[in-house]
Amino acid sequence: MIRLYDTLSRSKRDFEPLSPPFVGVYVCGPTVYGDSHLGHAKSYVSFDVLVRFLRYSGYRVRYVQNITDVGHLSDDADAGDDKIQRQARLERLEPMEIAEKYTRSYFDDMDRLGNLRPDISPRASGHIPEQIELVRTLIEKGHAYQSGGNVYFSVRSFPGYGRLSGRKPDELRAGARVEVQADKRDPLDFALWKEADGGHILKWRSPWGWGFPGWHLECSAMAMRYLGNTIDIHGGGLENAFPHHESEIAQSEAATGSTFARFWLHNNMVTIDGQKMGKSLGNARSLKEMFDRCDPMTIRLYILRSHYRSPLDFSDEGMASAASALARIRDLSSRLEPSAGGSDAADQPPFVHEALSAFTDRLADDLDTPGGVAVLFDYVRKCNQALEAGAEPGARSAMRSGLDMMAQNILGLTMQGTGSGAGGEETLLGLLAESRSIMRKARLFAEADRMRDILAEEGYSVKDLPGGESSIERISSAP
RNA sequence: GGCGGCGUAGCCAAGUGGUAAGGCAGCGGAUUGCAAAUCCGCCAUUCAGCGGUUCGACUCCGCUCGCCGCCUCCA
Repeated sequence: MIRLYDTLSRSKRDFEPLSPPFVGVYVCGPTVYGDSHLGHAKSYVSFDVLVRFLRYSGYRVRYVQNITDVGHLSDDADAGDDKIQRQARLERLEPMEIAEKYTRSYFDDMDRLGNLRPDISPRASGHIPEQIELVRTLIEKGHAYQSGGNVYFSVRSFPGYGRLSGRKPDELRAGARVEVQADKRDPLDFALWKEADGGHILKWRSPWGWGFPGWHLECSAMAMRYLGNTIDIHGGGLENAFPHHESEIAQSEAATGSTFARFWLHNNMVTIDGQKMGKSLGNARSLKEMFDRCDPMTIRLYILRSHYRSPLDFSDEGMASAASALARIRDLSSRLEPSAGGSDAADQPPFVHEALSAFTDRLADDLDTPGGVAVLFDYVRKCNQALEAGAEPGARSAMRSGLDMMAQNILGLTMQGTGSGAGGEETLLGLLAESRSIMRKARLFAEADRMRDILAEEGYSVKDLPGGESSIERISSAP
């Protein structure tokens, strides 16, 4: 039984889908106006492991993650520039070029982190009719009102508002900003549809004139379009619990009368050297920047070593530690490599099954990846022990599949390094390894060690294997 | 001010009523031409502090101190 912490009920609950074996997962995706950063990595790696684990557990998951390409305003929730449009002005491109450019950039980064692509990546701009329809329904049911070219959701008409984030409308009102859109009946009300003023390029025709959808609206419309009125799991970053998710619940449930999401999962935030990471603080590190200096899988393991609901602090020391840990897993993987023989259940050492079972127990407890990683390292030690003791091919093969299941299939850690990108590099490394081997056999140790030192400086690790052969691997991409 | 979270060894991090997982770093040993990798051993009488409940608490309750997030856009 999988247990997940649900923000709405503030407790871990047994997970049971509405219609087994199908599971609908909706995760708030990026607003595509810039390169992805570490915060995106933490969030989407976590939810990727959730989806992988659900599938491993036998569920048929439909994973929907939106791409916000319109409607996300830069200042107040209901005022200011559209983020895409602002970036378009800066880069002197069409807004849709910006959206396309950063959507591709996002997918590229997530691919390198080993995240599976969502099954559906719906664009807000591609679902305007659904959003308009939702607004009409809300107006009909008396939960929304038109004010000039704008349409607002009437927060007071939905009694449950504030439950998710633990806020009370009356207290919110006291702390509300001074400058409130003048045409709102209540300062708490949020925009469903905004009138497009003069400079607005991204706009559509609607019953209320030319305009564009409010930010919260897209998620409700697209989630319900692809997953039905009630979705099993809704995920997102903690900072979106209020007001984004709160508003999603209000507008969806007011429209359908059904529970919108049965489980709300929130991912905690990223800090850098103990400081909040934020675009406004200027310390947001883009993933592309980091990938220049480290293997994306190091970042993935770093993220997985802490729990998704805990804040995660990034530091150089932590990165070094994660890199060493990753190397330990990969070293085992390459030791296991030659044993691609057929596996026989009888040959399977008992610890393989034990580890797998302990591993899935940890993951089933609210996605305890740090616990799972601990089990994995226990397993790595046991495999190495067995290897030292001279494991039979059948046992090696069983160990290999255990490692693949935990590290690759569920945690999504790929075993091959990023190194061998350049075309002829592998051939050259093979040649060098052979040279070192010949030198050592001729007892030309000084020459052989000089080669090893130089290669080490260039970021390669040299290992001498039993039998006199050597192997050379790239450790870091740019020393 | 309101809401929420966290404080476990040098660093990272599980455990959440029965007597402290795992990783990194470090130290000693085996192995090696020397290394690397690997294996073995060592590395928190103690879980921010103080009270309370209990046969027993890191785990439950209360208080104190410290750190962080959200409450305006951000994953």
